[in-house]
This record gives sequence, C-alpha cells and structure tokens, in this order.
Amino acid sequence: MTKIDDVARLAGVSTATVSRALRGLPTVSAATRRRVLAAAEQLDYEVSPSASRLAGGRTGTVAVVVPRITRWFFSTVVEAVEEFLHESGYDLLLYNLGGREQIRQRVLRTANLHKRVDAIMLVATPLRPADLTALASLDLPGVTISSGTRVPNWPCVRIDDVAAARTATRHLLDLGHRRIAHISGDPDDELAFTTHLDRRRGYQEELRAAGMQPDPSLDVESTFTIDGGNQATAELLARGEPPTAIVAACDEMAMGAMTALRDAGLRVPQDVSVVGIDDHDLAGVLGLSTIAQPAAEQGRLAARMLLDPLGAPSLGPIVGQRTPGCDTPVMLPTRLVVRDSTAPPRAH
Amino acid sequence: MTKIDDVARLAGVSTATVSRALRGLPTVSAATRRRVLAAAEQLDYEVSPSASRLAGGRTGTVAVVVPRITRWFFSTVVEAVEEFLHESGYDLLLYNLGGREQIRQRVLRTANLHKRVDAIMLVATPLRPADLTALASLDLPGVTISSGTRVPNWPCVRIDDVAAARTATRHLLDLGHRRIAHISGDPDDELAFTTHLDRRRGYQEELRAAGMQPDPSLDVESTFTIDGGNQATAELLARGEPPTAIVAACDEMAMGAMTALRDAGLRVPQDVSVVGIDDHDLAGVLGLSTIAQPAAEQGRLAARMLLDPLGAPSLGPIVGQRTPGCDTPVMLPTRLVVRDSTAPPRAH
DNA sequence: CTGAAAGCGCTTACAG
DNA sequence: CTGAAAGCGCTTACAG
Repeated sequence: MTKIDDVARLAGVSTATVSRALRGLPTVSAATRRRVLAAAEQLDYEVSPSASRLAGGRTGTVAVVVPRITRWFFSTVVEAVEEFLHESGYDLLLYNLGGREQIRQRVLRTANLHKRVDAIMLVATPLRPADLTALASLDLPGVTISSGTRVPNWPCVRIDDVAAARTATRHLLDLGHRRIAHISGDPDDELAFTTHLDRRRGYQEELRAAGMQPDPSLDVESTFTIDGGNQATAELLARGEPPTAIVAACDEMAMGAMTALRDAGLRVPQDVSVVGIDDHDLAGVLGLSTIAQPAAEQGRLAARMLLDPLGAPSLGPIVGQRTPGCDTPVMLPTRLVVRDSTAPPRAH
Repeated sequence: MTKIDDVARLAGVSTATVSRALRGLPTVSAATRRRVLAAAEQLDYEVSPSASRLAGGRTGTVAVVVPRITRWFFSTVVEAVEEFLHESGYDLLLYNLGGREQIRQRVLRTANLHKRVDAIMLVATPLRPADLTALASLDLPGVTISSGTRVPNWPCVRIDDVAAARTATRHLLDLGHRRIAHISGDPDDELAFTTHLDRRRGYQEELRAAGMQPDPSLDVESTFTIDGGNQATAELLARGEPPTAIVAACDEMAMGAMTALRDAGLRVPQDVSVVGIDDHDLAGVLGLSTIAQPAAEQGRLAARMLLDPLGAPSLGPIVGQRTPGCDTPVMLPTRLVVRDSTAPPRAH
C-alpha cells in the first residue's frame, strides 16, 4: 500500500503539503499542487480513511436510518440519498430498523453512531423521549424526512399529510361519494409516528368541510402495509353495508384493500372506489388512483440540507453551524393522480 | 469523550488490557475483565472506530453493492443482510449502482473500497474483465449473490435460473398451452449479467423437452423492469396473433405484461396466461402466478458465508482463509406458486 | 495473564 | 505558501 510519505517523497514536498494539496485546500501553490497530484496519480495513492478520520476528526460518512428498506417510500428515498451522498464524497451507513426495538435502541441510544458518522438522516423514525435525549447528547447534525418526531435544531423535509388526505377525500366527494371509509395504520403504537394521525385528520377535516360527520364505524385501524390494508378492509366489510369508497392512508394499504375487495367479490371501482397516497411504483400497474408524493425529491433535498453546512467530507473541521429557521418543516407538494380505481358511486 | 486511558486508569490496568478485555480476548483473567467492563460501563466508554481501525487494520464494515435498491429482489436481500451484519457487529456501507457506469467504476475499480471495508458483497452485479482485475487487486474476501459474473475464490449464492424458467414453462405446458411467449431483459448489455440468459435457456429447454421448437417471434427482449415487461408485451402483440401464455423473466416484467395486456383489451388469464419468477411482495395482490425464490434467505446465507471466516469484527487479525470448494455456487430451491394469472387456454 | 512502547497513516496548529 | 513535529486513540508484538 502506498502511503502519504511515498507521495511526499516522489513530489519532493512534506506530507503536510500532500495532505493539503490532495484535499484541495487553497493554501497550496498551483505548481506544487500539480506535482503532488501527479505523484499521487502515478503511485495510485488513496488516502487511508481510518487514518484520515482519526487525525481529522471527520468520518465522511452519514448514517441513514429507515424503518423498512423493502417498502416503496424508503427504498426510493434511500436510492436518491445514496446518489447524492456518493456524489458529494460521503459514504452511506444503512440502518434498517425493521421493527426491532433493540436495534432502535442500539442505533439511537448508545454512542454507537458517535465517532462513526458526521451526520444522521432519520426517515420516518418515531422517537421516544429517551431517544431524543440520546440524539441530543450525540450532538451531531441531522435531518428528518417525513413525519415522526421532530428533533430540535434538525431540519425536516416532508409533505403535508393533512392536505394529501384532504385531496384524496375531496376527489371521492367530487365523484359523488358520501359513504367514504378510511383505513390507516399503527393502532397501538405509542411512538410519535404521526403520519397516519395527520392523514386521518385530513380525511375528517375534508368530510366536515363538506358538511358531513366522520363515521367511526367507517374508520378502521391496522398497520401501514399491504397486509394491514387487507385486514382493515376485511374488518370494514364485516361490519355491515360496505362503503362506496375507501381512502387508504398509503398505497400499500390501498393495494391490500383492493385484494380484500376482490376476495369479497366486490369490483373496483364499480362497487367500491379506492384511493391511496404515495404513487407507488406499482400504482400504475394496479390502476390505483392516488396522491403522488415526491419521495426521491424529499431524499435529495434532505441530503442537500444535511451536507450543505458540512462541506466536502475532508475539507477542514466541521462547522457547528445549524441551518437557521429549521424549525419549520420544508413541505414538498403532492398531486392527485386519477387512474382506474376511482369512479362515481353506482346510482342507488 | 472518554477514551481508553480513562477506562484503564479507573480499572487500574494498562490500555492494552482494556483493549483485550473489551474485545473479549481470552488472555484476560476473569477478575480483570470484570473490572474493566465495569469501568467502561461506568464511564459510558465506546471505542473509537477510527482509532481501532487504524491500529488494528480492520474496519468492521462490509460493502454491499446492488444494482437498484428500489427493486424487490435487492431491497429484500439488503434487508436480510443488514440484519445479519448488524447482529454480527458489522456496519453496512451501501452502494447502489443505479445504472451509472461511472459509479460502478469508482466503486469497483479504484481502491475506494480498499481500507474502507473488510469484505464485499456483490448482488447481481455484472463485471467487466477490468472490474475483475480491480477486485482481485483489492484482495478482499467477498461473496456474490444471484448470477452475474463469478469472482475467483468468492463463494456464490443463487437460485438455479434455468430450472426456475423450466418450471414456469412446464406449468404453462401442463395447463395445455402451446403458444408460449417469453419476455426477458438486457438486450444490448454486453456485461455478463447471465440471469436473463439462463432463464431464456430454461424456457427453451422445457419447450424442446416437450417436443416443441422455440419460436423466435415469441421471444422479445427488453429490460428487467415493469416498463420493460410492458414494452416487450406491446411489441409481442404488435407482431400478430397473441400467444396464449407468457413466461416473464421476472415478476416486475410480468406486471408490466399484465398492464400491456389490459391496455390491449386482453384479459388475464382468460385470454392470456402470465407467469413470472420471484414472488414479489405484490404478486399476491396482483394474483400473479410465479416461481418463488427465497431472496431474504439468499441474503442471510451469503452474509453468513462472508462473515464466518472473518470472525467478530474486532477479534484479532483477519484470517486470510477462503472457504474451500467455493467454486460451486450454492443453489437455493425455488417453487411454483399458482395464483390467478394462469389458466388453461380457451378452447379454439 | 499483564504492561511499556512502538506504530497504524494521516491532519493540524505552529512557526517561518 | 510550506515544513517539522505533535497528536488523533487505539492495537500489537515483545518481554516478562
């Protein structure tokens, strides 16, 4: 392995100068820089990350924490984030919580992340008070995506979940539906995962704006998954007269709903309309009407907001600066995408 | 930040002993170990990864390279691998190639990975000869999942793609189909991504075994995606009399095929049967018959084969030992899952 | 079983 | 703009 001394010797300068030249610091003359770069190139030199980190105190690495990488929203966000990070010279350490509480604790509460990364991105990760304390003591810059708990001084990128659910509900109202059900997730989750709460609120607000009272018997809780949508819908149908339309809190639940309806012999949209939120990769294949949210864009933007104050991974010390005014989440727009799963209710 | 000296002082031993005790090395007396652990606990001590790596030469990190994290197979593999790695004390560095050739080069050909990870996992990553040379000079242990290029001395976990496609084709033959089309991917990819080639071979072999000649006009190439399946099927339909059944090289292509058929006014399975390979999360929702492959299990097994020779991340030097007999890929079984997308052809 | 000392390969004040 | 020297926080022979 060639090391910095080899480069220094070949270029006829000190290792300090090699270090500066290679990192593009401005305090190196053009001629010297050229010589150093040539030497490094010739020797095929790559800096040792461990040594650089130990000496410089920066890791050039970002931790990205997601609940489940297999779900559409999270894999889409991670793909966009990965591209941005690597283009910026950062490595991505992936943490997939996967519902395992012990992993959550190990990642968030121990000093595990400390000394390991320069910054943290939390995607839709609900936090307990103890988690917040742990994160605060880590004293690292970070960003959150989607709802979940806000972390003091960390910016947040998300959509307006209330508005998204309102748009979905309004779409059904506009089509003439009055018996509109809602299926959502995480009933016994005491964590502050607010997405489903916000979306329920939007559903209820829009009904009320139309002069209607939300009917609790048409509002079923389950989990934020295909299976959850399936079960919630089955439960809904078991309760008696089916609704003419369903607002699902996410596309995956909507897909489960479509399956349950099919299994019950009901046609979509002739018997029951279904609208989701997300615009999942497969929404088109299924003809699912939905409220599209820009997942990749949220990832890219959050990555940018995270890295901007950090600068290049190996350029001088980290500026402790926090983005000012990051108390207001950045909200990205959503839009209604009408496909084949929604239609006017049948005439009585 | 508390460091190893603080622990040493509190425990009344040398830093060398702290290091040994904390890593569970056997050459520490039980009493000393207890004292050290208590001190570390009391001080909330966490080893500095950078320092440990620099001094010990191990990174406790594995690079996982996937083509596209947003696709079902890859996110499922990564989820399983992530769990295994973290449970074993390793970090996961994610590289999502995303079709960007320059990224492939940066990841595989430069010494980028060197000094950064202890081992590499390549998931369905095709390699050019130059990539193989670069990997060889990295001299790191590794493992490959799925087909793609074999790397000398690296074990490989996969399914038998030829057999999977044969089973899919036989299923259609058993139902009475004779006009069976095949859609697959990567037509102008000179890389050695062999999955689609193997699956085509299986399709053809099974037809021949049934005494039939594969009809080139029923074999369309596109890309390994939903969109690719859609386009390939549209192309197939444009060629004239539709087939009575389609073998898609993966579920995502099958989903695209279902969309194209629907758009063309053809019903599945009444007019055309469709069978895929994968057992994608959404195959059930779509009623897609398919050949299920164990994605998570391939990930777990590959992670285990990768880590076994490495031992715990901070336990002594890496043993250069390569699993013997790793020249034969480990093949995991697949199985036919019949749903609603396949049925006997209509009587003429 | 334990410790003193060297060394891992860089970066960073500091001085010039 | 550049260099000599200290130091980042561990692990590892080596010696006992």
